[in-house]
Amino acid sequence: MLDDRKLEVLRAIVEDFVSTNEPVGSKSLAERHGLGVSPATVRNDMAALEDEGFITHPHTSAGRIPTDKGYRLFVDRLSTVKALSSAERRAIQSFLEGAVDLDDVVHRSVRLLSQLTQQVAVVQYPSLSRSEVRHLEIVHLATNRLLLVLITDTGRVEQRVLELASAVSEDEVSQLRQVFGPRLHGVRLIDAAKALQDLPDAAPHTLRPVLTSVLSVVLSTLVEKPEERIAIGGTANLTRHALDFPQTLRPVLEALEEQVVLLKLIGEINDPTTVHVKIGEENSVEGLRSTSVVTAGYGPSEHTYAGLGVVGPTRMDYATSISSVRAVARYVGDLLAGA
Amino acid sequence: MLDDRKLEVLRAIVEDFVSTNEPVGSKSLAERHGLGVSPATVRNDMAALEDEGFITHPHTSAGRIPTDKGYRLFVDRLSTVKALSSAERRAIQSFLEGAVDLDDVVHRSVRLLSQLTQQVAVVQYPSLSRSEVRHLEIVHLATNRLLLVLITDTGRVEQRVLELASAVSEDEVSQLRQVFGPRLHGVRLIDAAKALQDLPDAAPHTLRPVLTSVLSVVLSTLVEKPEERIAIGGTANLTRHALDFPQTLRPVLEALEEQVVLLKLIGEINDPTTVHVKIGEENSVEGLRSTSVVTAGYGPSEHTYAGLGVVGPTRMDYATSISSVRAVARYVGDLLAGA
DNA sequence: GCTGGCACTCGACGTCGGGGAGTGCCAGAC
DNA sequence: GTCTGGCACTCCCCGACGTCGAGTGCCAGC
Repeated sequence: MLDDRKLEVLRAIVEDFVSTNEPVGSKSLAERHGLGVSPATVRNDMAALEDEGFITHPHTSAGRIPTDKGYRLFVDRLSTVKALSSAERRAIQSFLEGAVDLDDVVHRSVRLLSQLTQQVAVVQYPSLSRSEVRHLEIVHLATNRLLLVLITDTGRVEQRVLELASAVSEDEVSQLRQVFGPRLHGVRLIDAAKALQDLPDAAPHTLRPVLTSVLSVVLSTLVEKPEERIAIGGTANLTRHALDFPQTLRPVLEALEEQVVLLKLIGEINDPTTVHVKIGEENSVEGLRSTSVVTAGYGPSEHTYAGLGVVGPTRMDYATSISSVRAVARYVGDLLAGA
Repeated sequence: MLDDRKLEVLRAIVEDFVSTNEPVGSKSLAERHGLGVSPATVRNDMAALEDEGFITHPHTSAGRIPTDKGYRLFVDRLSTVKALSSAERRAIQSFLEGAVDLDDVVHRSVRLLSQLTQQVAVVQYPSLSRSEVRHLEIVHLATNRLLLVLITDTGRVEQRVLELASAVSEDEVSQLRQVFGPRLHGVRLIDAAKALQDLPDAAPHTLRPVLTSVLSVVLSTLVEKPEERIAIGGTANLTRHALDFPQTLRPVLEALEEQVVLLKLIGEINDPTTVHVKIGEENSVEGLRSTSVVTAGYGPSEHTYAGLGVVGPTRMDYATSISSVRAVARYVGDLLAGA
């Protein structure tokens, strides 16, 4: 049904259309790519490809453009993954290594990704629940006021102020530290509830009230409802492809401003070790039906920290996007794991 | 030269143009606003206003539109500041009060501002250097590795990992805490260098090496080169006014992605107690020459924490923008001061 | 100083027709 | 059976053209 030449024709159509943004006709296609057959033959192949739903044409006498299904086939079987040049690798590495803290790492990654791909870049902060506790600091702000500062191995810092019903002494606070510290150190937040469950019983009676307060804050705001954060950049790149979007890029920008939507987007990764591509209508997010999303998880393959990716028109350079996302994910993961 | 009626005509032109986005002609203007004079008279006034450079027309037989200079006059002398309804006030307050931490406050403010004004909102995090130290925590990560966590009164948390040349004991770390703690507590970061200058001499000899390392990190990365942060939102609103921008909104989006540019924008506030308006060409930032920027400082009037504002087309509803920026600045300032 | 009248300007919009890129199909060649 | 050249057809693009109308500038008169 789809012999090699037809696939080759599809690839040529995708490549030409991606680079020129114009429907591609049989003649120019036969000329530019050394297919060795006449335009008429190409036309026959095109008709077959159209029957199968891989390409379409805007109107009767226009050239062909790929459909979402066509891009899907291209990505799955036809696209050659472009290896990054060693110069690019070095650039990525040195650019990321200059970061001073987690915020900096994330922002640099966003910038890097958007520049490499010329698309909108999205980077999720390391997920709290999947991070390990490096330190829980309890600061005695005032007699009945504590500040909890949680620091994870990936560099995230979360803090909560806690008002107590009764006063607490400096001595009790340091007891608290000693009770929490050893139990939490190196524990992933997702497992924290288990690690802490016998705490109230094990602690001295006098400490009970304040301990349960602290415990409930830790569990409720840090473990159960961890605040997932996300950074985005390169939205100006959308204007570069303005003509690719139906009428305006409003719905796209709106979707990108919704943290929830972005998290959903990035959260839909099932196999964290590979790069995922969602094309056009495959996207579950309404406003992004005219875009493609390339995502990957970063961090150790057993338990990735979070995800990152790029968003652009379906007519994007998939090879570059995929390899850039993969490379940045790898470097960021290594960087944070080593920190 | 510019009598009352001419000013009234200018106001009418600005208001009509802002709401309809169409050049306004003498006839419709004379009708809609009860000026009590004929279109011909209005035309004469218009000609005068044009001579003075307050309005212009795109081509010979089109209506008039305000120039930057016209908007300036409008903002300075003709615009009536619209007081917010008490419902709006309550909405602002309750929306901001739900915030759990500083990040949340800032993000909610951005969202609020962009929704109130239908423009792009920009909110700077409380400036580090102008904040007071609430707590400096020194965490003993490993024998030769310390984590410094600085917490300010406005809720900002900064952290730095510090590799030491030699090992340091848990005991020495707690000595360090006792040396730094009292000297920094309540001190503004901008004054920190002075507060710490005699530290090396006052401390015990054994502590010297590690103390100077910690000191240099505190001074260099936290005091001298504080990382200013900024949040932005509502960029989708730009598409709402897409036709207001010369060709594309690319330069605008690009400018808004540059942290440095935004900081410059917000940093140009000289009198922190009032709302500032920069109109079109008045903007020092290249890409924002087609926009107006409304900014204000927030926090106590003696030493504001930072700035916030909105960016939109010069054809914006200045009354709403100004009152919204003012209101949000006030509430955010109060909220952080009370925290 | 205001007003009505009037000629003029010029963009917006719709129509029309030629040019051209591209298609589908068919008959013939390999 | 597959490829190819030829041919009629389709339909968008684009520039030319004409009409329409909102708006202007100017002037004479009140």
